Amino acid sequence: MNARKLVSRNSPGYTRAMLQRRRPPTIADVAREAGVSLQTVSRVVNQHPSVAQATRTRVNQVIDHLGYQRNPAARALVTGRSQTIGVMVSSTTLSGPSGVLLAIEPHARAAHYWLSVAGLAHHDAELVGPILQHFRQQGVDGIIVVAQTQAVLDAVMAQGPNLPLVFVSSGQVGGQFSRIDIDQRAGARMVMTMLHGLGHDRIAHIRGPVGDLHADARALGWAESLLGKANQVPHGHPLLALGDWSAMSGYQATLALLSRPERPSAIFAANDRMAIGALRALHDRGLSVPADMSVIGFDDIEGVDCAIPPLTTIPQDQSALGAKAMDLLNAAMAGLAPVDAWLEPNLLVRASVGVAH
Amino acid sequence: MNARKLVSRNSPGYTRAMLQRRRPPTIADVAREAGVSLQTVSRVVNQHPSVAQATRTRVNQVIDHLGYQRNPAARALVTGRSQTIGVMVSSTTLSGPSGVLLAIEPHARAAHYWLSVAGLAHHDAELVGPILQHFRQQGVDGIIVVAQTQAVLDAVMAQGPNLPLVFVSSGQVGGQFSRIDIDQRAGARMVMTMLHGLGHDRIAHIRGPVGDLHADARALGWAESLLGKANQVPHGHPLLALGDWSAMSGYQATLALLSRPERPSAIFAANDRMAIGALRALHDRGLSVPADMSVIGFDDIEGVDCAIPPLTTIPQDQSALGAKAMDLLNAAMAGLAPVDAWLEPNLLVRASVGVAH
DNA sequence: AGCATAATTGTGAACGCTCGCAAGCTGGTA
DNA sequence: TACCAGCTTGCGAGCGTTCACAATTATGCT
Repeated sequence: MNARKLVSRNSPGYTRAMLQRRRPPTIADVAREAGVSLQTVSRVVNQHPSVAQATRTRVNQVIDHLGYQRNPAARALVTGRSQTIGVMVSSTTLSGPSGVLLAIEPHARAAHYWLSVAGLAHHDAELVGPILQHFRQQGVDGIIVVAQTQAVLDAVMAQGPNLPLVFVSSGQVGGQFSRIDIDQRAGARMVMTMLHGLGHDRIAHIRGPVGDLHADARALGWAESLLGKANQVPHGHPLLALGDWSAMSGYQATLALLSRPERPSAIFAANDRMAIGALRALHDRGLSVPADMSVIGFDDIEGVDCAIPPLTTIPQDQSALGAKAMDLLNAAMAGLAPVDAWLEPNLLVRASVGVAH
Repeated sequence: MNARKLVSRNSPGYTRAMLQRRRPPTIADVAREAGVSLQTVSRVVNQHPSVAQATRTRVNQVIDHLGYQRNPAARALVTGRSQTIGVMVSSTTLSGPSGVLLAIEPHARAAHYWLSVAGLAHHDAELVGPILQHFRQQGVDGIIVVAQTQAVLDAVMAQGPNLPLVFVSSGQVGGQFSRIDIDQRAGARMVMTMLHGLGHDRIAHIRGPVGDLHADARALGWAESLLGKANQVPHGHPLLALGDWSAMSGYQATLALLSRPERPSAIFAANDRMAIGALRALHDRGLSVPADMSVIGFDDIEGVDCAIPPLTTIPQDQSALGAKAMDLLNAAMAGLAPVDAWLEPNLLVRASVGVAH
């Protein structure tokens, strides 16, 4: 009992399928060829247990023979699930957030989800609304938000998407959402601990933009190691300089630090690009690294293993982060309770650090 | 005449919709509320011209009031089009291909397409099949392939996806596909022209991996400028060294070049990372840049503006590339003839080059 | 006024799949 | 032999939308 016969029984004598436009085979074609009902084919395709082994085998053969592929639109229409997850990445830079995207993709595909990405170019909180709308329209089954600012987080939560959602972020999220990130603050403390161990006591920090969650966390790690307990970053501290993540800003910040009365013995830049700028500034001022000054970065971006000198830094294991984010989303989609977790960073020591002089 | 009433007329007395699970409003809800037929609502939603202005306004009001959003699955089922485009990026590195992805996204979203991404982590030709399959299953309307090797291109073409497809690549594609990329060979020639102008005649090249299309094109640009007309890269040339894109390989290659009898006066590395390695090797050997040796890179990755010294390079305008790729895909989906085009690169001169000594 | 034409609206079927339920078949037990 | 349980299979409806076509209403012209 083929769909086309059903059609021709009721309609004026032709169907769209009879015109030359050849549609791909459907479940009905498989059913007819295998001599079973639509429902049975559906069960085979969906791995439903109650199908006899012989039937299953025969249907699978027909499926292979016809090259049948199930139609996700039809499936989504009836189940209400799209097998798609939306990833919202707000980034002006390549290195960080988009690295997470690369890491999420293989895991999503392995779990038979399609990945829909949006919002890579900016990190305005204003774009959050349209992007969530975009995902909602698309009918995604879950969302991963990679956010660098609390404003973006808040905007997402304010929209209250009634969907499983995981944040990859260092910000504050309500108890109803999962959150995961590499522990930036712990990483900063590791840097400080190592420098202390080498005898450094005047450790300057070039922080990233205020309001950037990673910049804030790294600065806080620096502050609490430097000052004992600290709950916030001391603005205007003589060993603190402000950068904007760019190498040029690290260069400027370093020059500024060098001109202050108490010259630091080590410079901890909040990212590698600024650390590169620091290296150049020190070079321009005739200071040798690490003999005169130790320099440390953060992120381990491409090429810093060949900086002059090679840069000590904290690599970000984006791959682990992506895998974990996908895990958490799977859990959320299965209705499990939200999780709030940190991944531990590691320190990668290269030639740019030495004992305090 | 509401869908739910239709249901209860035929079925045993309850429907899924009557259970608490509240489904979002459908076109039928809008039609009933506005007192028009389903078809009229559909026309309004699809901007079909033949709807009276008054009707259109009223329907739109109801749509706003109910918060109606059209169901992409139902739409895709009947039209056979998913409003999704697949982007396949084969990359082991962040800088290049994924930059294109960032650039494509806003344009795709502006054109009301969803972006499905796949295959970021590797560039094996073996992954091409599964990924195209993935896209085909999903029913994408078009595909953008960002490919670094001819093998990937060939694998894609061999699969012959009967879909609009655009390559972002420097490889050879059949006349039936659109292709676009930044002209790497022209960029290399620009580098060489500038160096010649500065009096350099012994210009070494550290090339990227053989088989990588960008590496090949850049090496070819170098070769044809150095040797007059050249149709292929001269293997084993005394001024040629091989790298693998990594900074470390640039370092090694530079040491090798320095140990050869005819010392170059300038080093043109096929990417910035290898150029950074070259800078460090020269530094380690006590050679000054640009006084003793000029160094040039390619790509303008983050931070090289603060290399020691700042690196002359060829920026890659990924944003323009992404926009153009989306244009070409739109054209392909509209059934227009394929286009094969190059974008012109520019040279960004910084302190790492000087006159020949 | 009367008719042809255009503009607007409605009808029924179809897209390919999964859901709830019911019916058929097998084998074992009373 | 008769009956029940469990495994397998099939039936009919419905998911929300657009398509082709038909029907209606408004418009222009003689």
